[in-house]
Amino acid sequence: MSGYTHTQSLGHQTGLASRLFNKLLTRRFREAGIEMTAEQWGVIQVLINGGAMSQGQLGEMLYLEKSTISRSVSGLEKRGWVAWQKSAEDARQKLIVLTPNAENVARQCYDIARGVLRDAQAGLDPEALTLSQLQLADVINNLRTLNQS
Amino acid sequence: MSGYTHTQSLGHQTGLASRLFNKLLTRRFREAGIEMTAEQWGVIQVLINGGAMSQGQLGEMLYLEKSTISRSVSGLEKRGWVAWQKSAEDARQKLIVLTPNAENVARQCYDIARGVLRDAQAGLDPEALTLSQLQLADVINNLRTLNQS
DNA sequence: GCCATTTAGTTGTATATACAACTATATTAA
DNA sequence: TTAATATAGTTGTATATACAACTAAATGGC
Repeated sequence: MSGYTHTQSLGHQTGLASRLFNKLLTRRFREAGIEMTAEQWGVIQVLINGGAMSQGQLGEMLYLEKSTISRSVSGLEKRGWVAWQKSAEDARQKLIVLTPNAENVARQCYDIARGVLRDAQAGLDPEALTLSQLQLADVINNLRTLNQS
Repeated sequence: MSGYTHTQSLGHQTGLASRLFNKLLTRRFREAGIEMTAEQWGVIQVLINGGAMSQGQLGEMLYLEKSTISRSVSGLEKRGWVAWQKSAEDARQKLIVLTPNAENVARQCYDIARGVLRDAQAGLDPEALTLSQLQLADVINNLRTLNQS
């Protein structure tokens, strides 16, 4: 029954790191007077970089189920950060657009997020870190394939 | 507004990897006829390695809130994998013990979990991977400290 | 042009998670 | 010894997530 312990497993490590990242980011947003979760920031970031898009596209970018996106977008709309826009070509699609309010606050969020990343990586060798992220990207690729088949 | 994109951010990478790990593991459990989630397996593993312990200790090991542990343990109890045992020294504590049923199924789970890890890491250089996990451990350490202060 | 199939999104249900407020027990201080 | 405080766990509430079943709209075969 030995060979690895749960604390050494990559599955456990990524889960823990993810929770800690999200917790810290959400807290720093709150401290800055921004009531936004780390996950919501993820959605907003995709919209900033990719422009208005449908919920389906959003799901592809974030690799999240359509039902998850549906509820997430509802929450963002309720908070006034996104709005729905009818699609001209396809009446089923809902285009998600950022509100001016979100675009304003995003500048602050961006800085806070960069700060969290900086602090999380403090004291680490940048080269080793880059290599690690490449490894992680490979693992993600493997897992994506495995989850599909 | 550039410098990183969300897909390159370690926060996003760890979150995605974690979800993919859990999804695959849960699916393989299900395919083996074991109705157990990846997170439940995490709890059971801690109990296998550390023996019976209180919910508080369980939370420390997994770095989870006591309320999260409370509900998680309830679910495990409902499925017949753990039982509560009164603590002799402290009437507030609930000692969590694995059932024989859980101990039996754990052997299978262990193999399945190792398989997921193996498949996820397929094609990667073991040395680079080890280095990556050390980096990740450092990041986790940083984040733990930051989340406490 | 109609019917079958596919696609976009929603809703029901379940687990995982955090935070805050609560209860019950233990510990500490006066 | 009692009153104040700390600790262990539960419950309420909210978000995040997945899967399955559903609705509505588009597309394709005939």
